[in-house]
Amino acid sequence: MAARPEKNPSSDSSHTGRRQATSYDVARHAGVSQSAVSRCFKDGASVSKKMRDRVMKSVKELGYQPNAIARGLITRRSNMVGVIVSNLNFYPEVLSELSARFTDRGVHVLLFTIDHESDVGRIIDQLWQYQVDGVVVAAHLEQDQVALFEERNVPVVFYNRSYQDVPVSSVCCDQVEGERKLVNLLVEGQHHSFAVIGGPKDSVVSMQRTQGAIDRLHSLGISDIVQADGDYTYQSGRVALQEVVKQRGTVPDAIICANDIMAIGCMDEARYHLNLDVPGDVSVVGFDGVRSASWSSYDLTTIQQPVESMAEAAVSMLLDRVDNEQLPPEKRSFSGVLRRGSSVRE
Amino acid sequence: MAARPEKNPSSDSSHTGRRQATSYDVARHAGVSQSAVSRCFKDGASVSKKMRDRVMKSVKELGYQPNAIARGLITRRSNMVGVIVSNLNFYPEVLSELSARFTDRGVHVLLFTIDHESDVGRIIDQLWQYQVDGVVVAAHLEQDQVALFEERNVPVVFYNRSYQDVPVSSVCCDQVEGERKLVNLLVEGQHHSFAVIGGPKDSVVSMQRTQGAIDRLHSLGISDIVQADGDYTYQSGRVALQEVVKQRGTVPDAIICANDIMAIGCMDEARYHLNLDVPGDVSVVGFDGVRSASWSSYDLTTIQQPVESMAEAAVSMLLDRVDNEQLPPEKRSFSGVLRRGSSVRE
DNA sequence: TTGTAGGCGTTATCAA
DNA sequence: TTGATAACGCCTACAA
Repeated sequence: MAARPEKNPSSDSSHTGRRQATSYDVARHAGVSQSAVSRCFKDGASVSKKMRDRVMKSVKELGYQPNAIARGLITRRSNMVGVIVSNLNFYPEVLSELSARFTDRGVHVLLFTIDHESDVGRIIDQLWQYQVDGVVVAAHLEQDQVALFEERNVPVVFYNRSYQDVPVSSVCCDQVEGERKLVNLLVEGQHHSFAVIGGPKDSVVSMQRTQGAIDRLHSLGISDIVQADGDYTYQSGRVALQEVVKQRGTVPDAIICANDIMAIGCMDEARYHLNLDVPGDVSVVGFDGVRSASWSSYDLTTIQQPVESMAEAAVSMLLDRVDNEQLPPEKRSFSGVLRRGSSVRE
Repeated sequence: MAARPEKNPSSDSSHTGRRQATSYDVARHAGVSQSAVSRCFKDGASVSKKMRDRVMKSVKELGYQPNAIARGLITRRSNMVGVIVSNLNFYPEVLSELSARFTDRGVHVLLFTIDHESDVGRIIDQLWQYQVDGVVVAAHLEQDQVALFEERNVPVVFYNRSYQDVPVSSVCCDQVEGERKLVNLLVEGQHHSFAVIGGPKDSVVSMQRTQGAIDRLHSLGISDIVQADGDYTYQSGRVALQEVVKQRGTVPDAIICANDIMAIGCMDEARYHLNLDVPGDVSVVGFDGVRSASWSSYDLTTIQQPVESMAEAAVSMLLDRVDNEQLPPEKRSFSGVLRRGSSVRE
């Protein structure tokens, strides 16, 4: 507790620096009313030049800055949005992009990271308490949790998670189309036997990717497919490849991984443990287009997600809905770009 | 604007769901005073079991949650801390760790990412406005910017940035000691000619690392050293190696990089462009211990920063200073762990 | 143990 | 254009 026995409007004008200057301090210092000070910080307010100059002079001298918390209390706008990220490690770029774009628009990001998809409930409670204006979610939520946003009337945009039958806004990369491109490339390259390595069981994105690949393979008349699952990590990619080899006895022509990191794990496992040549003996493709996928050691063929476009879409969709609560939910889907590396035999 | 013509305490008790329930709503619903409701949410307050049960029943029914913003206004504790990260891409783990630990303690993270180290000034202004209780900075600040925290009386802890002569709290990895370990290992392994590749010019950490390495080399009587600089990126590591080769005409025995990502770039450049064997023709070491450094393709010898310990230290140091403003600045330094990979000839 | 009343720093309303 | 004054939702003496 800072010792501050005096009541607010009675403290001396010397502004000890201990406490932040308030609009009252400025008003007294400038010899005007407090509301005049307030108006000077609202653009579009009617205030004479003379008044403004006078106030701003005091503002400078006292180092005054409006208290955004107090402002939010009455305007019912905190200018903060929540960003929920499930596993930071996989997608730093996304967070970086979102943060930068929100900041550009004067909106601040309250960050929530979750390791265990379970404790989402607690997080959501906290969001209400902090009166965020909206939320971007890049994590899996149960349907009833999604409903909470609707109930509370808090705009929400899902990033790379789509809820098929729930009317909620989202921005996604077209996973199915991406897998089609990859499969097409592989089949044109005379690959005949396939392994598909999925991500975590509860990941809808992973499911869409693996199913997209399998569907496309089937539609091209290919049925020599084995499946294994990882959890999006490097290590799990390696293990999954072992699993594949155990299942089918031999190595398939091509391995389709639900993300780049597992694909990288597969390449390393193939090369350094199974002594195989990539792409000579086996081709590998991933999904995402992360930085390391383009490193020379891997030069992975993958689908590059248009992160900038997606982040921009998420931010503008959310803020539009903050400004206008009537806007209906909208789903936007972006095409990924096929990046042809040397991890596929052509 | 939601149509809400009535004054606060007069609205009907049906709680339309449009607006969040306030403590007044709960009080009216439970037939008690507003302060009674407030007390039920302050642990250690004197409130009878009967009262608590009664209030909590209404709380449940109305879905009430205290407004943290309003609370912060009067307690002068926002329970938010600012986290300033210079370049997210390089250290997602750190942010993840910090976020998780703050959340565990009921503190929320207001995230600020900066691409251009320049616009730090604006960021800092925003911090004041949002009344953060403290700040963790993992970015470079000018000395006068550091002083602002002192002025405003906002506790701050620097993460992996140390200011030699400024009395400010920080938690660091011991860069110099780490480089000593690396150099010792290399010299014991009969390496005689060296290249040192630094990071961005304005990075104090990079400077400490490169200078630490060079000092140790000198003290071991080695003077065959060339220097080049990158910017911590993969590509810059590759370019820097080219630069080194151009400078000295041949490839040195060992390359010491200021971080892992540049080291990885060097390895790829050496192997796939210069057709050299690593570690046969040239050894490479990095610093940080990022995930990709341990991938089989690289298996980089490096110094692993104890991220968990450092994050924990930063969080507890900061919150201690939030609770007790009198605590003097403190600098904590952690030793990194030598991770011996196969990127060094032994 | 409970209720009353004042204040946190701001914006919004309405006279002057 | 300006200045009182009343919210915003909560916490906290202080009195009952």
